[in-house]
Amino acid sequence: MKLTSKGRYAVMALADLARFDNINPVSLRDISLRQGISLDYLEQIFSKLRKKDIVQSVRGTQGGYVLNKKAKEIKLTNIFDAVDEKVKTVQCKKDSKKGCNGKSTKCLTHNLWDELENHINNFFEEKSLEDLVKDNVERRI
Amino acid sequence: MKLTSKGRYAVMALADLARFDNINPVSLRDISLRQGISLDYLEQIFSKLRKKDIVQSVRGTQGGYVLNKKAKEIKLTNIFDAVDEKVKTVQCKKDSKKGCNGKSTKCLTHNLWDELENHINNFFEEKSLEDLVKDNVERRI
DNA sequence: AGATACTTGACTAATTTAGTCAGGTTTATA
DNA sequence: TATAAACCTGACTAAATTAGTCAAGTATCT
Repeated sequence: MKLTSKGRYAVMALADLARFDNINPVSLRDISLRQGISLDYLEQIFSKLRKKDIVQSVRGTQGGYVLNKKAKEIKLTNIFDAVDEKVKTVQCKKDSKKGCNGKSTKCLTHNLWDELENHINNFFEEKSLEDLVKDNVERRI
Repeated sequence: MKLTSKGRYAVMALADLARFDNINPVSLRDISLRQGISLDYLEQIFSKLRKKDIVQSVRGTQGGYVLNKKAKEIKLTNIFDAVDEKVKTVQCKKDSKKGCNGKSTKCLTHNLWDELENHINNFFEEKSLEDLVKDNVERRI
């Protein structure tokens, strides 16, 4: 069970953005350099973040990206959702007649996986970008 | 972020084993049929489980596998550990001089991933095979 | 005008997963 | 003691996913 780079990068980039976001937009180039993420890959990620209204883009020289909401209001769930990072614990197919379909015929462990999924998602729903930035300021890193 | 089949199957198979484990060993063939997991794959999995003393094998006709501990004492952590299902949230390499090494130079989000990893592992450490079987008996599935 | 920066979509190499396959060995029982 | 059931092992592979790269734009500030 592992987190993919896309989700991890999205959070890293946004944490970076939240930290350096004052009045001026932050360019992907800067984030790329600071976080060591390929610029091309960042562009893919930010395109998705923009479509979900998590960030706003500013074009032209001195352009870049700005958070579209307060850091407090951006939860990890929102970020992962935007870049299609999903928590998947079951394979059981709905509407399958035989085997586990999650309804009438549940596999022995179905409830377990559901619980696990909820457990993880709860974590994502509670954590906000603000928590991340705060955490770092406190530690003075 | 998803759970791999190997880990899922290991838990499914052991839950099945715990349920049908009375005096007689349970054959992989039976588990294979009941759980819809390929016999060959099950053999790989049980070989690992045996090496970690989670199950014991009984050879010969009417042979099979038996739990080596009480269901209560077998936690999900033990199972996942046996089949190399690991929770990986970071990529940060120890001893890397530049970038995040988890010590002196921590990436902005390092603590977050550590927390996430702990959060998930806690779940695995708390759940035992017994919980699974109980859960199913109660629901009469 | 020109530089900077965003935007989009197609493509691909590497890795991982989820098995299969083949060829054993061991042991209870008839 | 023959035989079948069951375990045991290691090598191999096809498919899927990931983690990007690459190319060719478009928009806008100065």
